[in-house]
Amino acid sequence: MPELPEVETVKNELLPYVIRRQVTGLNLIWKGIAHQPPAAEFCSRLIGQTIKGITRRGKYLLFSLTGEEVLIIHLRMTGSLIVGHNSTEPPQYTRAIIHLDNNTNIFFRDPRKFGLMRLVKDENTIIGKLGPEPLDASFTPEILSQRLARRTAPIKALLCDQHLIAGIGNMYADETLFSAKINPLRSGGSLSSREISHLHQSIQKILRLAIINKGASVENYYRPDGTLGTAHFEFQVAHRLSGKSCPICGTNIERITVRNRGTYFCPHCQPEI
DNA sequence: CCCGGAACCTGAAGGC
DNA sequence: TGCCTTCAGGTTCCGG
Repeated sequence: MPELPEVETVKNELLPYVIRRQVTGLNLIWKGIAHQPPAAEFCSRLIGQTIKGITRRGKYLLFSLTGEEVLIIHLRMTGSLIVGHNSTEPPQYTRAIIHLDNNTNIFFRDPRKFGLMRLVKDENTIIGKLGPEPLDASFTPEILSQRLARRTAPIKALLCDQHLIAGIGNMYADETLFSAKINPLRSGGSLSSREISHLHQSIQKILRLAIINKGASVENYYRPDGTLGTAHFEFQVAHRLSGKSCPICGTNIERITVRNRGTYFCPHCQPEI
């Protein structure tokens, strides 16, 4: 699942192929992937524009274009952007192909059709309400503390809330809470300042390590060159089946459901209350 | 505003 | 062998 470290990796590794390249064609194999505007208008507005750069905000990729428009791509759960040559056979489940003027194709592969593209004038209509970037210097323990204050929802759900903090999803929320030794069902407002400080440190440590490892390939995530990331080899609890043992204490990892999402934790290292 | 649950979607995996 | 059910989760919507 592409979360912040995976999207960051895609941004970094895709950039050299697309920067200052002109879009010469767009093949919408599955029209629904063009979410806004509709397919025909999407093509006419994108083709001919030159890509000035790529930035990331939360899990969103923002391609700045000449013509003062922004192409926003969200990979959701199973999306990948894979680079190929004009003559390359599209990977299975390719939903769109962006043709560039250097004989390069960008294949938007997405088995489950959750991913989407938008073309907008003002990116803030899409990303304006996102929470802080967890790796920015401005994201401090005090900011995290303010945002968790008086919240009664489970901390696991709050970490996955993009309006509270941007970029964390199911697997990194589990890894972060294990690292901070906090039970996923604790309410946000119940955390002590010491626990919040530890959580803040864990968020940055886990995300930075995953970026160094080029993201986690637990399901359908590929890097732009088609290879896999290695961050999942560092996982302590995420995506472990119930019954596997905690790497710290040996207790069996438990699986519970929080907000309809599979949640893995160690009941000994992350006790209730 | 806050919280929790369902819907969207389709391939993989497990049960019988 | 094959059909059926369940599971996976980022985001959005809806009801309380």
